[in-house]
Amino acid sequence: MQDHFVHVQCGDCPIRHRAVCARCDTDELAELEQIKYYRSFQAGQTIIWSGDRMDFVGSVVSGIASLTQTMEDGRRQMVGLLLPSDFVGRPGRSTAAFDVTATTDVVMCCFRKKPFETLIAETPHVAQRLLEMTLDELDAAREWMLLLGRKTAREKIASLISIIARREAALHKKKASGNLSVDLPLTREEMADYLGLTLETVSRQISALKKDGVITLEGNRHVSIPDIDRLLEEAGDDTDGGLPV
Amino acid sequence: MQDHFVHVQCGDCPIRHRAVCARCDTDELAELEQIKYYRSFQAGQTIIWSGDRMDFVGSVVSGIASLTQTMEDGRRQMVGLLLPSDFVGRPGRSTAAFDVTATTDVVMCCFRKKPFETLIAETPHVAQRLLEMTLDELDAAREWMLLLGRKTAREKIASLISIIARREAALHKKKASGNLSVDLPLTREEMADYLGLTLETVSRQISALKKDGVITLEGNRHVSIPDIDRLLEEAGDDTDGGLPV
DNA sequence: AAGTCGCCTTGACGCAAATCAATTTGGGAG
DNA sequence: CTCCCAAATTGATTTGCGTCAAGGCGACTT
Repeated sequence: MQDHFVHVQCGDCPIRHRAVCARCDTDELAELEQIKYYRSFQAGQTIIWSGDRMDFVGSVVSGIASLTQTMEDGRRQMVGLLLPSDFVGRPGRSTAAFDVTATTDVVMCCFRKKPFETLIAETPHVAQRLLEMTLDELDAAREWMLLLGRKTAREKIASLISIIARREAALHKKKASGNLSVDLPLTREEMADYLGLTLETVSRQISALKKDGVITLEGNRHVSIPDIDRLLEEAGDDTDGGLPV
Repeated sequence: MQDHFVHVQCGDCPIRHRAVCARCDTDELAELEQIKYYRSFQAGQTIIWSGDRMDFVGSVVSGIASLTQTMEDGRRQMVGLLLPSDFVGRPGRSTAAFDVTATTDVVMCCFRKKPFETLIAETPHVAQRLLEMTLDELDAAREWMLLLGRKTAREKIASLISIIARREAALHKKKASGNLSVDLPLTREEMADYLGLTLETVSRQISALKKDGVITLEGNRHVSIPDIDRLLEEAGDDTDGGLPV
């Protein structure tokens, strides 16, 4: 029997899911057919508002979504960047704790929450896999905390570029090649929200890294990295652990 | 049969565990007797070094431990504060990603990792409960990210005090009384590492909050809060969600 | 072609927090 | 009690990043 929960290719899903997939011929999962559905969102659209009732969980199929938190006076901090295969939602909690916004056009594969929860309760592997993913996210969040709390603006930018490069590489299963290049999926403002900076500082530091030859730009969204080790050094990373999220 | 995994009082544990407990008369858990043990650590002692092989998981029984990350040049960021009942370790990963240090004297209740992992694989409830705890921690980490990225020094201090007050209240199951007071379990330097500040700034902001009547100090580790709402306002918290960690 | 709009860059200036540098406090040992 | 020393406070100064402001660069529309 086919492994039915981890990295499964669904019939009509463009990517291999890390989450539960309904297309597998397992009895207990068959009924999921009825509780699985797709939703599309346009760039800029809000997928979930913080505080909203959430009756589904799901994973990103394509596009990029972001988790953000906003203070009353408008200060905003991104607290999660959701790439394809990332999981959204919380079994066991009924309201969303953060805003989820589509950064690019997004397709999500959703499962109604209640049946998903019973599935978790009955299928140890699913809960286990979900636990593993959540622990990975927690590790990533903690790396991110070091970035926010202690790194300089320049280090933050270098870190962000290497994080995106690393995740993109992981997604396409290719190892770091000689001269790798990355498309930044975020505006300067979104990068600023990610890094706890202002957009002006982001722009300045990117210019500085360009001037110093750490990166080169084609357009203002595409970055080439001539020397990845140089970039990592600028990022102040000792841990080169290729963590997801 | 007694509920055997969540909030159980162990025979010889001083507190009610949120994690798995070996003292319950359940067949599948009986063997855990042999794989559960206690370890004590003195204040300041390192429990686990980042990168070390970790062959156990466990939960804090008494005392306070902290999870920290350090850059080569010595900049340090706390990324987790472990109070009694908090879980340490990662089923599914063999090396520790962060330093764990005993902030006060600490007693930990440990389980050898391998048998614990098989337990998780075989007992859905355990994985489920662990997932729930990890998701709570992730939510807390994300609140923390907002703090690190966007709050001012004064807001950070006010947030820290209210977080500690909230957690202490949760631990003792008492609701916020009129004039609540908190023992800060951290030195100024540890607070600074928690908040992404320097110890001087921490000291200055505590003095400022005292001068403005938001808090009063008895000694320099004990804080009284005359008006909790005032403090929360200073903290810039809209979400008053009583999250753990 | 000209106009508009979103996004980005660059400059000038100010301020919050870091850094550097003394003291002061207070708890524990003798 | 007095000494000692880590922890905390407070002051003076510097600086990195935020803020405010002006202008540039494509990509669309008309």
